[in-house]
Amino acid sequence: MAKKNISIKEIAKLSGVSVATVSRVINNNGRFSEETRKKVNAIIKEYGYTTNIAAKSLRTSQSKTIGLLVPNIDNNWFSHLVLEIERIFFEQNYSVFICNTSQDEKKEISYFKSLDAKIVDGIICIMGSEEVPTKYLNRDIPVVCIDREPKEISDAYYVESDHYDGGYQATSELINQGCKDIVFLSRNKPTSANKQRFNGYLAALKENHIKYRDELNVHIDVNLHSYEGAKNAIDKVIKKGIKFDGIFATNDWRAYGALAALKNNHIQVPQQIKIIGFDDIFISSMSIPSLSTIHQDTEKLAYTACHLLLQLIKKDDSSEIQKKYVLPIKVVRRESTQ
Amino acid sequence: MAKKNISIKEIAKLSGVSVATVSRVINNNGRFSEETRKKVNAIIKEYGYTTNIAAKSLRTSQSKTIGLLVPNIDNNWFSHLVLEIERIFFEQNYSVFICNTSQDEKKEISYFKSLDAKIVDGIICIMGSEEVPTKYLNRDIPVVCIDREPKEISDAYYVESDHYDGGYQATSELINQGCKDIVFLSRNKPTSANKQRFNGYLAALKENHIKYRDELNVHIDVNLHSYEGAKNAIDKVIKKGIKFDGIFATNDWRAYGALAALKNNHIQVPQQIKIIGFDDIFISSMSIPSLSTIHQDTEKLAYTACHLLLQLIKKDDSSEIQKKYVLPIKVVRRESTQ
DNA sequence: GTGAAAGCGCTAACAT
DNA sequence: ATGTTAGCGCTTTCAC
Repeated sequence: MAKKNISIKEIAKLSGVSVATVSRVINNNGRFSEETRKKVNAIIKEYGYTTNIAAKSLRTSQSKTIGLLVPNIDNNWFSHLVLEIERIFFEQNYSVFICNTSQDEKKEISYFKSLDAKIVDGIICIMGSEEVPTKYLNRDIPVVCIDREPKEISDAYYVESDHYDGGYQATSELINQGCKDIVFLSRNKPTSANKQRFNGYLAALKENHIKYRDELNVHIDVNLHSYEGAKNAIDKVIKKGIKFDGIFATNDWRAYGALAALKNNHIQVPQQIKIIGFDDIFISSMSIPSLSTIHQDTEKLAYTACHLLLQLIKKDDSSEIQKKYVLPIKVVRRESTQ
Repeated sequence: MAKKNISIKEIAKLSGVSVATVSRVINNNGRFSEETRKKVNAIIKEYGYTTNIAAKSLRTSQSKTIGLLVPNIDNNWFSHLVLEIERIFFEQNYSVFICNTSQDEKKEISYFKSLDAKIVDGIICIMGSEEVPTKYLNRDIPVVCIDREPKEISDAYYVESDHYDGGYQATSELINQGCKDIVFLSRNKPTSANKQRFNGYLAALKENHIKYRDELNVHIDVNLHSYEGAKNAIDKVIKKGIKFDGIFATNDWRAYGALAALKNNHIQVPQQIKIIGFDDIFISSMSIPSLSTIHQDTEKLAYTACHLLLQLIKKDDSSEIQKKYVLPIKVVRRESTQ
């Protein structure tokens, strides 16, 4: 029963060549005859040999593995991104350590150390704390951030959607549809992305000579799920009697939470109040009413981040490498703002 | 700039002891003085030493890493399970390779090989093909399946919810609320879990002397998202003029898709048609109407699987180990079946 | 085109 | 309580 993985040494013995030659054949490094290749490959196949990656990593200081830090995989937007990233690296023969940080800085640091110890070739991190804990890295490996601008620009590269423009476009859409009193609905601990969306919101108001009102800046308890938190928050606003005719929610789940609160209070969308979300999750096109939103190009975000990291890993400076990539967003107009 | 990870050897030199002693201190293996401990730890801290896991794995044939195969992380039920599993192993100082198989048998095999080569200490797999490809494993490591009964019982241990009872209870709930013509809504490529749910459905019908009708067994195209597929499928059933008064959907998203189709056709839930889902995803308690469903105890599922695997890894046979664990489900009655 | 041998960083058996 | 040393499986330099 006890299986034993066969080693290069044994392959060498069985095929009557040296370990060096076997290694060359496996890695296709040249300097072996066609005959040897056939012989060695036959034995490898026969015994189902697979190379011991621990040994290889130890020797080469490379693991063909990358680390991926994500705040919460139990969130459709993140999981979709993770899926894409995993797919891209799988194609390139890389494995991915997916690390769920739960927005916990301690866990983030712990993972950075652990990934470093595991000899990952690079790290991608999505959101989380502003400070990228690169100081816990003992090796010189590249780090690419998605959707978070690192405090120390020297620490990492990053790619993000144009959140400022997203906020601006979303607000403009509501204004163009006749809204004047627009709620900005976000969580109480703003991420850098949310700050930029807020700035976009302000810019759109200003451009249309609408005065900003603090009571319309509605915060959601960060400990609740977006949907539930938004539902509670908007319900409270209604009960307070604050007048508004539009809602810009900083993600689609928050928009749905708001929708639920309005429904419960017998307020009609979009007739009385218009809503726009952010992210364009799958359900947004199919719900009743369908939800207007800002579409982030997840695939492109993932693609850009992955290939940037791969370039950095391979120290490929043939093409120019930027420190920062900002990807365009687009407005998706649906029933909720018509 | 080029960082260099410090090794045990250098720690030894710096603290004036041998590498063996340093290793003992690090792993707390005894046979060193308090004085040495302090000295060594001081140096370790000063230089931010972390142990090279590749080397350690090579030496010990253990990696403190486990592999997790999941069909599709972009699905709330799976991502929730993954989150739990990751959390539990993190607490135990294990890392988790999360591998997204996309229901692709080739990818599954590829991951099995790769995990084996990476010296993972064990594997958890969720659903996927019936055949667990243990033959691609060159080392003797434990495999625990969640929600999938492996064909070869010898291949792996498994834990699952009581899907038969789930199907039975869901159908019974609809019957008790007065339904007679109950649609069974599932995807066209049934998983072993869905087969069992279907058997439960049949049993409940039989017990209540309701004849099974094939036209009420509605299949969803597996390539579509549950929500969209269900919406299309139920819309088609309505257009065909098939009479029904209840729907048992094999997951909550399918229930919501059905709900949307009914809404579009101006059919009221639960007044005209009652619906029950499966999984109890977060939105089900908050939607309008809230959704009756079968609750699977995800936390317990994760806990059971993880601790089973950990037991197997540690070859801990102090407590009895079963090959199979079946966890109870429970009915959650909400508005959609009232 | 092939082989011998060193060494990556670590643990553990054995010696003291 | 501490040190010496072999060796895990692999790559790579150097010699032929």
